Amino acid sequence: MSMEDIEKKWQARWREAGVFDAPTEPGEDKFYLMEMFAYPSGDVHMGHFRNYSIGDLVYRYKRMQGKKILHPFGWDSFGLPAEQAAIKRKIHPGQWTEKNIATGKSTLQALGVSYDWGREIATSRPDYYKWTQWVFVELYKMGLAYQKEASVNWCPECNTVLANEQVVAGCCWRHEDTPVQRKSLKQWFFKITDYAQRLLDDLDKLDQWPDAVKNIQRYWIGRSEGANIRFTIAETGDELPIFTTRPDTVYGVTFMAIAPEAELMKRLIARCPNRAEVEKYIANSASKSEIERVAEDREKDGMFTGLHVRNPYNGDLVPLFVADYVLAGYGSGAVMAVPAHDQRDFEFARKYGIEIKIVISPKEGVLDPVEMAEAFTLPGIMANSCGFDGQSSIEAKRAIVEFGEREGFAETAIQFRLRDWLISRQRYWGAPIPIVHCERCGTVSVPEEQLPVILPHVDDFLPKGRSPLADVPEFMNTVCPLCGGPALRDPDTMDTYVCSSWYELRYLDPRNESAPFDIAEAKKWLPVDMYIGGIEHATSHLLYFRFIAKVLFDLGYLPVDEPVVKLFNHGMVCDVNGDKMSKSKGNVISPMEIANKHGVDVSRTAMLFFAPPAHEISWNEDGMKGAERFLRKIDNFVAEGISRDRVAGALENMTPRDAELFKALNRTVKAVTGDIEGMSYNTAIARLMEFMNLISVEDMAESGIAFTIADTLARLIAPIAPHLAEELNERLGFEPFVIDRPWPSWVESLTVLDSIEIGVQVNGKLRGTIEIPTDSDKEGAMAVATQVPNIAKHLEDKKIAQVIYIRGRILNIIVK
RNA sequence: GCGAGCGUGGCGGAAUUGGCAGACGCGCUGGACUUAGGAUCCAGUGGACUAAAUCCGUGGGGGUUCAAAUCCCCCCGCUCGCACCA
Repeated sequence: MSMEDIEKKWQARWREAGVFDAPTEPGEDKFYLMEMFAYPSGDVHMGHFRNYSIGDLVYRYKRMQGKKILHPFGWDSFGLPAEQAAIKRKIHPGQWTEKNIATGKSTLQALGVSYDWGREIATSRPDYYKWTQWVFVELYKMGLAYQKEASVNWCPECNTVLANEQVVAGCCWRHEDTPVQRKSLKQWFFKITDYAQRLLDDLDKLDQWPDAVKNIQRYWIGRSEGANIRFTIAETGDELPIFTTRPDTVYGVTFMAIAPEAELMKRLIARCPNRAEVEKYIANSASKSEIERVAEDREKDGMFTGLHVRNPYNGDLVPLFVADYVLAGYGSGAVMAVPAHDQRDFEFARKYGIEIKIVISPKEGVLDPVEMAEAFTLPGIMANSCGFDGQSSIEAKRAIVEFGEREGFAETAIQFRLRDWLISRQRYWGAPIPIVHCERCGTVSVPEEQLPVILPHVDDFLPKGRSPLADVPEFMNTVCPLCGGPALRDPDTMDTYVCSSWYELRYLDPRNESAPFDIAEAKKWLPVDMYIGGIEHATSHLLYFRFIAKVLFDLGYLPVDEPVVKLFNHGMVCDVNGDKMSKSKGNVISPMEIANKHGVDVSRTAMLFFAPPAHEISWNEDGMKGAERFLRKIDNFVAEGISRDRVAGALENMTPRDAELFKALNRTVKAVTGDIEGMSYNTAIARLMEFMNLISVEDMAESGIAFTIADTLARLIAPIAPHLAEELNERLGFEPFVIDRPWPSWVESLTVLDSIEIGVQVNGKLRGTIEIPTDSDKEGAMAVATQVPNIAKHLEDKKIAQVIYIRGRILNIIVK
């Protein structure tokens, strides 16, 4: 039977038997396995294939270990490309999406991936987004969803706002050459900052997450400890609060700086003596793109407001500048500037001739404000700081804040880099925000019984800078759920990351019409035991995913507040030259093409063998030959009609060759099991190849344990080459499925070799090898070693000073 | 610039965590079987010489150790993440 026929045969049988349907009562052996779901943008690509091959391997291995597994799949099917396709091809986004889902699904089925298709979901279908809207309403009711006017990222190409995570190097994540603009707009946010501390602290609980991801998240959350200090604007009496991590430098403040877009700036502008110039400066910086403002080589600039600020610590009066190196969205949007001890302030002061006042002296040497070439940012000894002089600056930090606390103008404070999550988008193909704006009642969330707010059919998707839904009167005009009066719907749709922030929960109970999921199902299956996907979602998806789980946990819907126990990031699949596959480069290889040519099992085995799963791989067609030969050899060796009585019994009753083979088989089972547990699939396959190199066709024809060998091999390759494994299993007379048979076990004592070859060194240089009993002692090893001519030669006329013998590893003879 | 990681044959990669560097595979060389081989099988394959012996060899330099790809220090190169977070 051809590989292709074998694949078709077993895929059909799996489907008919519903083998991958999750059990309803998984009990203690439950295992929730998830791969990141896919955006249906055409067909499955190599990256998906790798991701799902790894997941499928885990599934089959765990199943043979007796786990009761939930392994679902779905589609992250809202999003921009559907609209772009609609514009380009004049096909409705919904149609385009569903067509791609159908294609993708049939590909995954042809690849034999072990999904429970009965639980398939698609985020763009009303039975799913109804509950995405429910999630929104739950957050809204908790005060975690709110609207505010804010300076936001705007992509002129997408014609929509972007979340911070969707801005890459100052450009749009979907248009890498389009600089993001700043716009002040009223938008919906999720208050993820309320959870910043927990999201940070709980990273410590995630001991099975890659450190890389945890580090990226820690940095992204960006906790800083410092102080809030209230300065006052001399001319107006307004308070000017600032956050600083360096309260120890507060006596060195020689100017203050405020961001052009800062809330406070809007109020101050009317009071500025230099109003015209300040307004011009603000308008000018608003016109700059994010990328211009952030450019590394850009000189800092600013404009004196004409206002002055009083330092509450020493009464100093310093000028207030508006400067766009100050971030509006962090802290209060204003900073105290200490040129002597902050490099940014230093550069600014030098440019505008502002005083540089030294308040911390280095332990060695003296700073000269005129001569110094850069700010001194290290700890040191306090100076020019009233009563704090002479203290170490590290101690003074606390003392200065305490002093400010007593006087009532300062307190310790924590700041996070993390900003609230901007979730509204001015696009069509997304879940409508379930909010009604009523003139009388204000902002009202749509009651659960009125969900979903159905996305209406629209024909014109050309971006106009506002949501296409705004132009659909039938959609916009509604009645207020509270007062029944006329009201307008919110025209925006949600960021697709909202859809993917809770999808692991819908899989639990995907056809539930009265709730997003049954809490009983959540208790059965959560948390997700293993989640496999690329590392590119480290800050976005994976942070939102954790956040929403925590919110729903707080609301009592979930038994756990962290959704995923083990996270695994697989490496990318590149082309032969190591370049990223992309449509524009024209170097995309389709997994279906590969599978049609070589077979699914061969393609998978090759993919898994190329490199450890976490590594990036370069797809090299030549490398597939090894996998092909390997599987063919197994296919040939596990022949039809091997008698069932040719099984391994006691070692003493075997021929020497069989004993040798049986021990090798035991070692192989042990090694393969260990490698799979450690997700070292490439070496697991190498161990199997090694075993195949050891046995011969004659062995299989003559051996008294041929059946044991064949049976063990069939089971060992089940996670790697599942179709062939089923076929061999059937050939050996087992039924119905190899994955329902137990994973092979081994006898530990049989994995230990009787004798072992170790290297012998003289003065640390290898001079020969000896074969000795594995449990040989030092004297025994020496006795053998000294008989080896070349070793003896090096010992001649020398005095043995020391003998180092590590059992099973090395013998090192030190001579003088 | 800051943070994290990596650097091993012609190539992909192994190395029980300090103990024979190069498992396994690709490629290459030679041979067998063949009308034929881009099929299969066997053997070889880090370098310096053809063999034994010897020496060199895990980005470069130094160190610790009986012993270093592995640990420490310095340098070089690459990849990823972050980009004025006060």
